[in-house]
Amino acid sequence: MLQINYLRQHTAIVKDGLAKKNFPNLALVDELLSADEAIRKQKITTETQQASLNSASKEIGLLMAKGDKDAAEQKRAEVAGWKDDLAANKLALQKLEEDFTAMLLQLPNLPHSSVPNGKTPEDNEVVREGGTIPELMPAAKPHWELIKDYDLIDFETGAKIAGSGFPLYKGKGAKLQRSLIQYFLDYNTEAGYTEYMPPLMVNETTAYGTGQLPDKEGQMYHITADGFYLIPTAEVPVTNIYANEIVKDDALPVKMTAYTPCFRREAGSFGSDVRGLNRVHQFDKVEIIQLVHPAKSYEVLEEMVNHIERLLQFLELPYRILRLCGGDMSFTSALTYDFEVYSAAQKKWLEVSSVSNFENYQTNRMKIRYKESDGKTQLLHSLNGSSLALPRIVAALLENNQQEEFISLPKVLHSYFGATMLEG
RNA sequence: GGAGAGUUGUCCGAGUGGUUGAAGGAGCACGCCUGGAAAGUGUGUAUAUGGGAAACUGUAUCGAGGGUUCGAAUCCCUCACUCUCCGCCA
Repeated sequence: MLQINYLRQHTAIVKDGLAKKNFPNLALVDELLSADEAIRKQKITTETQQASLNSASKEIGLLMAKGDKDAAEQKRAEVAGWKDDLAANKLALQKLEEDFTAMLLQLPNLPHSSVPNGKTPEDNEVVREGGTIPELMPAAKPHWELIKDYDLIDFETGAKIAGSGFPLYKGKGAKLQRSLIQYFLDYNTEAGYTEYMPPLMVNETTAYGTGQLPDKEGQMYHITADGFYLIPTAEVPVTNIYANEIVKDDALPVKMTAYTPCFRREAGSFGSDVRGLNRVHQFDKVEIIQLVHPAKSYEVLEEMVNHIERLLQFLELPYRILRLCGGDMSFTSALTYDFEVYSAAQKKWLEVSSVSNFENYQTNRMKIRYKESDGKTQLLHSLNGSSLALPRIVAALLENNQQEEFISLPKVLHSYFGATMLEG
C-alpha cells in the first residue's frame, strides 16, 4: 500500500499517477489526507490522557512502596474517574484508524513515469520482438487437437475427477511438464536464484501481504474449514518469506525462485480464449522473485526481463515484450512487462510471463525492510516475474513445432525430456 | 484427535501485579589498551508511531487478540505456533 507521508508531501503527483492508472475516485486522496489529520489530532488527545494516567499510576506505586497507604488510596480514587473518557477516546482513535486503513487499501500502486497512457490492452507498447514466426503446413492444428493426437493431456478425465479446467497430464505430456519445470529451475538457479518449495496454501495474513486480499478473494480457492487460500502464484508464499523482517545488508539482493502449481478460479472468464491450455484452473509455473535496494529496482527489473527473454530464446519461441499501459496494469504494480509468445496455429499471442516492479507497495504491507547506512530502516522494493508459466508455453511449443509425423522440441529440452521430439 | 510443557530484545536467558523497554550473558559497533592481533576494558546497541527545527520527548509493543486493575511480561479468557508422549497415517 502507499505511504501516507508520500501522499502528504506529493499530493499532486499521487493524483496524476492514479489518473494514469484510470483510478476513478481521485477524491479519495483528499478524504485520506483529512482522515490522517483527524487521526493525528485524536492521537494527541488520547496519548496525553494516557500519559497522565501512566504517571499517576507510577506515583501510586511509589506511594505504596513508601508505605503511604492513605495518599495512594486518595490518588487512586482520583484517577479512577479518568478511565471512561480515555476508553472512549481510544475507541474513537481505533475507529478512525480502521476507516483510514480501509481507504488507503483502495489506492493502487502508482505507475512509473515510463508507463504509457492508455486504458486497454491495445494501448500497451511493444518494446521489442524476437524469434521467428514459423510457416506451418496447411493442415496445421491447434494445440488442443495435437494434445489428443499425441495423447498428452486428458481434459475429459480431469473434468471427471475435479472439474473443467483441471488438466490430467499423461505419459509424455506429464514428462514434458516435468522437463520444462526442471529446465526452468536449473536456468534460474544458475543465475543465482535460490530455489524454494513453499506451502501451496496460505493464511489470510499472507494473502493480504502480496495484495491478493482484500478485494480479490473471488479469484482464489478458499478452504473455509481451516481459513486457507490455495495460492494463485508462488509470488504469494515466497515473497512473504521475508514478511516483518529487516533484511541484513549482506543478504541483498534476495533472489528466489520456486516451482508451484497455481490455482485460479477465473470466475467470470468465458469466450473462445478458454480452449485447451489457454485458460485453466490449475497450472504449473516457475516464478522468480527479488527483494532489492530501492535505488536498484529498475535496473533489476531490466535484468529480470533479459533473463526471461533469453529463456524464450532458448526455447526457440517467437515472442514479444510489452510495456503495459496504466489501465492494463495490476493493482499493485508500478511497471509491468508482459511476455507473449506467438501461437502459430491459433494465430495469436499468448501471455506467458509478467514481470513487475512493485516498488515498496507490497513491502509496505509486509514490512520488509533494510537498514540504511545512517541506521534508518527503509522499505525494500519487491519484484517478480514468471519464468515461466507452462500451459501456454506448451501450447506454443506444440503448435509451432508440429510436422506431419511428429513434433520437434527445442535443443535445450532434449536432455531433460530424453528425446528430441514427440512421436505419435 | 488426546495429555502435558513452552513462546521474552540479534541470540541465550532472568523475571508471577508497581520507576521493567525489560536483569545477566553472548554477539555486534565505536573507543582505550597493543608494534599488530587476541585477551582485557569503557561506552553504545529493538521496532512502530505522535509532537518538536533540533536537543529531546509522549504512546504502543515481552506469540496474537480480548478482559481484570490506578497500574500487567507477570492474573483471567480465546486463538496461533513450537516441543514431548499417546493415537492415526504417506
